[in-house]
Amino acid sequence: MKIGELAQLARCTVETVRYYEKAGLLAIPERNAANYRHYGAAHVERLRFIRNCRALDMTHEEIRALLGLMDTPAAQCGEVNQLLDAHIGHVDARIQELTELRAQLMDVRRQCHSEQSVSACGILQGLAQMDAGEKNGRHTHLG
Amino acid sequence: MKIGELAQLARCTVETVRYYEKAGLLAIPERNAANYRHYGAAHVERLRFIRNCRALDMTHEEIRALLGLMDTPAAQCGEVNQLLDAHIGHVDARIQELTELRAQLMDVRRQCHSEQSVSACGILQGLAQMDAGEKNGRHTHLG
DNA sequence: TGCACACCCTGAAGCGACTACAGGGTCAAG
DNA sequence: CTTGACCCTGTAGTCGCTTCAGGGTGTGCA
Repeated sequence: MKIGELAQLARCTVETVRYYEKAGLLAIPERNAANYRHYGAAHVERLRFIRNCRALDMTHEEIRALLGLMDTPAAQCGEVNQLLDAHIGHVDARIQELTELRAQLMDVRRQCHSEQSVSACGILQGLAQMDAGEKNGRHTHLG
Repeated sequence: MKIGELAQLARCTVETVRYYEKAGLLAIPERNAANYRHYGAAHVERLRFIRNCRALDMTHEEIRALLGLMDTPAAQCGEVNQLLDAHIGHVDARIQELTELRAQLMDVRRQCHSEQSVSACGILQGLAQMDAGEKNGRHTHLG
């Protein structure tokens, strides 16, 4: 099949497919006489795998590692488990971070009691004066 | 004060300070004879405001809007409230998204019961076969 | 047969929010 | 004078796409 059909089957764009090929996530396919890419079932499966991992907010590095393990079927699956557990940890950390962030936002939001002038509004003052605390770098790649 | 001191007071890097100046978030400061930037208390307060907003995952656009309102103190604070509420909505949406994503990850994780070969491991099969569902675009700028 | 449209191709640039690099200048202390 | 810390500008890179520019291919219809 051609790239448009592959992209449709995996619910992404042809640009993304070409990008993954360039990024080394997807194998370089055969070409026809017109230089059009030609894909088979293996590509569909691999692309779906990649898209699913992306939907789960895994980085290309994480996906690359999983693909590597997938290509050594006789290996033990301990590493697969580790990778997944690590990623779940990242997600947990980001949820925690956002939850705390939300609490701070609600604090600030509560400083405005009624429609008034900006100069009297507690929100901007709150944003100017709050202590965001030490943000010791990101604990997860997730935004 | 010089840029290093300002950056320290606002807990960011000098590169970030220069970046904000170039991005128009921070006013262009005076310079001394050596072309070093010279900052005062107003810059400290503004940079702290910006950093706090960033800590709350607001975009530069959102921050720009708030700064605009801050610079019109006689205006009504309704817009400030709207901006904050909208942003809280973004955070909520992202928390929701990550929570769902986490549930999917746990589903997949549960498909591995014991150390075995990769080919028998349910995780990779789960990742290949799962239905991530339609991801109809991002509902929030937060990652 | 020619045209229009859908799809294909490559390479480069852009997005947002920084961050790092390259190469050079200034200042203060020893 | 030397050294190290800090300052400067401009450029490029990070991540994961997405868009743009410019050109080729295939098919259906008038």
